Amino acid sequence: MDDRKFRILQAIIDDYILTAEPVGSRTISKKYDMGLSSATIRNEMSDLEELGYLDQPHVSAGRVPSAKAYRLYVDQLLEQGTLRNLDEETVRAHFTGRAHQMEDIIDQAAQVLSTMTNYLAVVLPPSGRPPVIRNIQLVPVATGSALVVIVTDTGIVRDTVIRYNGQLSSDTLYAISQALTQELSGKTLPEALEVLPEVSRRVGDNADLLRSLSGFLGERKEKGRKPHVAVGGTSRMLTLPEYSDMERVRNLLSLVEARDRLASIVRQNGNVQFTVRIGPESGIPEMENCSIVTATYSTYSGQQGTIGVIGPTRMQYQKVISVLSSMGQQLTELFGHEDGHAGPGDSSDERRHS
Amino acid sequence: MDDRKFRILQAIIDDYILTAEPVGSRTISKKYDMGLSSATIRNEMSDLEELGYLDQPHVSAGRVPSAKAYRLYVDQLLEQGTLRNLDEETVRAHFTGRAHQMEDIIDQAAQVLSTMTNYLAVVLPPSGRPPVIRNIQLVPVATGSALVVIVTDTGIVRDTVIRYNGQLSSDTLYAISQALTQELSGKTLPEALEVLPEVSRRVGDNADLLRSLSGFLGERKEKGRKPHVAVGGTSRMLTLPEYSDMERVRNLLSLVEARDRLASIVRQNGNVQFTVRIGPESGIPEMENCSIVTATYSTYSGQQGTIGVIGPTRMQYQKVISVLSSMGQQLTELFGHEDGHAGPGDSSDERRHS
DNA sequence: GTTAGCACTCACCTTGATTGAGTGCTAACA
DNA sequence: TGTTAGCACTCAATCAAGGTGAGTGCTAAC
Repeated sequence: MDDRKFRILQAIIDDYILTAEPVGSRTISKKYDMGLSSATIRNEMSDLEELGYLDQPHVSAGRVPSAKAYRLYVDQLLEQGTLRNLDEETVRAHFTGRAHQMEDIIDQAAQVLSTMTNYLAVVLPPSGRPPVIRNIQLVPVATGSALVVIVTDTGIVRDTVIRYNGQLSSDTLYAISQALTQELSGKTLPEALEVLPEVSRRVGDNADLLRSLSGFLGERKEKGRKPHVAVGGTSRMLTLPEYSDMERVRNLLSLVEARDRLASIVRQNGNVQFTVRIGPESGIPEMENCSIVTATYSTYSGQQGTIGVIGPTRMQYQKVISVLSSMGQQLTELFGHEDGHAGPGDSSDERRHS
Repeated sequence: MDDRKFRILQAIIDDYILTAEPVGSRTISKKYDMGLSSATIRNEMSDLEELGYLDQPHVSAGRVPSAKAYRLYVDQLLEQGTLRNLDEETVRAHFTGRAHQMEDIIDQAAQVLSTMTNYLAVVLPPSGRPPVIRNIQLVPVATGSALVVIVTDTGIVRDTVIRYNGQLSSDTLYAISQALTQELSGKTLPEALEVLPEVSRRVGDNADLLRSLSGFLGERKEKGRKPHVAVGGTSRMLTLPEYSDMERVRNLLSLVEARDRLASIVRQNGNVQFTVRIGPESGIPEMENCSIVTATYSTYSGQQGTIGVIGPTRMQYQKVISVLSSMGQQLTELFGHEDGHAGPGDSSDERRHS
């Protein structure tokens, strides 16, 4: 594959990304002046098709880039690596990150990603190693019930109201809290659950309360709260010509509705900084003519989150990669501080993600 | 309008709800045996059209019920009132309400509503009078930062990490918490904000911490966290023939994406138990050929939430009304206890809704 | 190796005829 | 007077036929 072929292929991909229509030889010869006649282009295109880079919907239509072609194209894009920070300022302008709740922040991130790329954006909250307990506090809510607040090292707070028989004063609850904190801090939630019976004996006669607590921890362990998955730009996708087909729209929509499935598709497993999965590369049947581009961000506590964009295979890879890169960087910055926020005097919390 | 006309109209509506196709006179005469020939039906239909109950897409098509017709139909349904509890058991079977978080519960409710009706379901969290503070607790998170937990009478918990200079022991924080609780309990958030400077003076030398707290309360007051709106069944809507038109799908989708707008559309203002808005009755341009049926549920603290179903004007009103009614009842039951949950030994909390 | 020219293919559009569901009207009937 | 059979009429939807044009592959000349 010589340089000229590559340039022609690139022109075809560019044009197809723009128009979503099969590209003819004459278009290339005229719009992208290569100093070659359409006949020559035609010969080259024929070769490219033989090499597997182009497909032909039917004999009298133009050519369409194959997944293999996009792969080449993207690899070449990533190699030169100049695009990384192209959209940094625009992202910074749109994404303020000024919100109290983790959920609001990732919602906003998804919003910005989708408006900037015009594709479907998905943002997963940070996750990673199991959080370690730092502090447990029981706050009286009403007679016979208390709020359990567990502060972990990742800044995550888990809380639930538990009920118990009898009446305990605020001070008693505080005393129990202190005892529990002393006994359980440094442990993960499953570990805490294990030693709880023993601790219970030592702490004393509030067996009932501790049973409730144990029940809560147990439930949490097995099915932690499902993490909030932020999605943006679903309606934007419908303006694309590839989604004039109802079947595909339905597919997309049900994927978006099944958040956990969506999350599992988007989530990155390795710890590479980027992933670009083109069409069938993802191995997901419904995603055959979609591409999935993901990047990661990380928090001060070493947890990792994923941001991703899903679009048609003919997506604007440069733009998407550049925007994702900038957004990843900014989220990492934002979560790089202990309280999870940039800006002095800012109050914050990060919670509700397991 | 005599009885026979009404029966014919009813048959037309029933058939149209089923098929979504204009109904002809022969269909009525054959399928719904009225003991009348198609010619007679035709005369009656002509009258019904003149009365404004039927529309004709074009001269050689059947008739389609108008909004006025549905209104009559629904009013008649509601009048007989027998349908209320038809689906109670089915709802109970699908909707367990076994979840810790308010958000999970309303998500599940939306899910059940949409699967049972096959339309778009929306569930709004309870809202109402401003919550009153019951307990404030500061939980140490790390050096120089603490988690503020505010328990209110509605069971709502608001929390955020605040930062302060210096170092405060767990016991000191507890002492401050107790003082704050004593001073501020019984007050609403804005009231608390007002008296905080004075309290601050009395409590002593932790001016910095209290300034942070004040800042937090102030921010909360002006822009409370936007409530979580649960939506289910978006993709289900696409199977309806009325959504083979892309324009409508796009409309629907962007509405679903704009949760706050969706909430304002669904939310009931009066305190009637039911609302059925048919087509243009809603006054919302995009909803011209949709109907919106809503019901309410309430919590032990007197707050009120809304559940709603959005479907085409030709929706299955009986089914929808019956399901909504049962669900409203069950949510009211579920939130009828102080801890917001049915079932003994269940732990729970309700939070994250302003 | 490149290009002009030409025959060929095939999706897409237009046109026109056909079909069939449905109506409105009229005249006959109970 | 209300009901019905019959008939002419309308009009969306379907289908086949023909035309159009974008695009290709091949060949021969440069």
